[in-house]
Amino acid sequence: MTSRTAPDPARRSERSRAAVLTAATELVAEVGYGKLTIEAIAARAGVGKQTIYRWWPSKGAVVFDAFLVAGRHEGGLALPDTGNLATDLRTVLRAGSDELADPSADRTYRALSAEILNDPALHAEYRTRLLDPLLEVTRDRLRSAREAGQIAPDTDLDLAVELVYGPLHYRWQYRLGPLSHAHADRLVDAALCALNPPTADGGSGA
Amino acid sequence: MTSRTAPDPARRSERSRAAVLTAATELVAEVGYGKLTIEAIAARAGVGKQTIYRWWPSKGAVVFDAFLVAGRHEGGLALPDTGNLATDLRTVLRAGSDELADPSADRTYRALSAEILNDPALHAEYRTRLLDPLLEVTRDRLRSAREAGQIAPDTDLDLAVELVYGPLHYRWQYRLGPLSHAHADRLVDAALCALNPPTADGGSGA
DNA sequence: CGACTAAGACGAGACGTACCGTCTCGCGAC
DNA sequence: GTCGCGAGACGGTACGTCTCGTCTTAGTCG
Repeated sequence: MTSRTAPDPARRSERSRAAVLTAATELVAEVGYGKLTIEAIAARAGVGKQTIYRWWPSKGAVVFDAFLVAGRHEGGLALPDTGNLATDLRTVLRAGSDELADPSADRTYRALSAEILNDPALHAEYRTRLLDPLLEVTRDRLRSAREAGQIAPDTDLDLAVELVYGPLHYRWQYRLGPLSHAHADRLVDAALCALNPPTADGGSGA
Repeated sequence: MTSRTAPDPARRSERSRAAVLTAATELVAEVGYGKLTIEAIAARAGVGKQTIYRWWPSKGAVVFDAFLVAGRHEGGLALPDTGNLATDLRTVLRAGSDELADPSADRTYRALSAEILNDPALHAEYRTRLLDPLLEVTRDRLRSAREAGQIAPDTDLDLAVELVYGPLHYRWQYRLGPLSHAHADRLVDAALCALNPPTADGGSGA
């Protein structure tokens, strides 16, 4: 009795699934997440409401799935490794800034962030499918930099990822200022400065 | 025609205002923000629904007002200034960690954060009444530290506050780990390391 | 200075609307 | 034959607006 006569995924209609996610993507762009309703998604997709309730636990879950399908955010997730940590982190934070600076993506991220804040199940899904993989590859990259002596040998990688992503996320969430490449670069410089070994013999040229 | 025959604030009933905020505080603690309804607030407060709709634009605005009244978050906002920046920042981040670690406060913050993410008006009110004052006094403290030579003379104060608060906020929002005093201290150390002048003559003992 | 009057905020709740989540149908595919 | 499907009816809940009659207050006049 996991959840009231669980449906059989093998018999799930791929046609319906795709139609729902497409409709959700279109509608969230047209009316915004707040005014998005399950009934409107079902009507647009030409699907019974029960079909949505059968396969998704919440409106947030539908939109999150649609978000994953729309962009190819899942899967091929990897940080560049040119050997220069500063260069690689700049690449990542610049790309992140660009994505968050796009008004359409910005709205979607805010809606999903809001849901994730209050919905533990959605938070868990976000962690396992997006955030944790991102943090993992970031830690991997920092670990190789640590072994290369580019950052302090006793660096705490969990703390490091907070230092790298936290400030940008903070600036974005509260709209403290524009998200520019120049700003991203300065955040990287600051983070690396905090992670550098105190006796730096080879400084990363500014 | 600012907003359909604007009501006269001079004739506003203080009794009703207080009753609404009290009821909102109690109910958000009892049933949570998500299940909180305007009708329930009105009933608990012994107030007509119209009275709430007359003075507040949204459920989020009511809860935000109640939040401001409940705690004394407004007004006496100041950072300590012992002369030692590290000590003062540790005090602030430790206090922040403690507050966010409290389950009840945590729920309220998450609910308000979610609303602020999607409601521009509420975001503006949060900025002017809470966040901007906090960032302002933080910049003040950093400025005096800069003049005292404790951080680099060319420090960008806007960037600095992002470095100070961003990582903790990130860790909290995505539940990346427990919010302890030890963690707060390490964040302060990292931020100060990033802000220190490259040629430090007097290091702040770790 | 005190009483009258008009304005408007108040408590209460009815009202139509929207959407919720569940359910009940045949229908068709496996 | 089973079960997911489209369609939509259904009761429930909360929305935001509105309409009462009451009560408080500001402004005016005696």
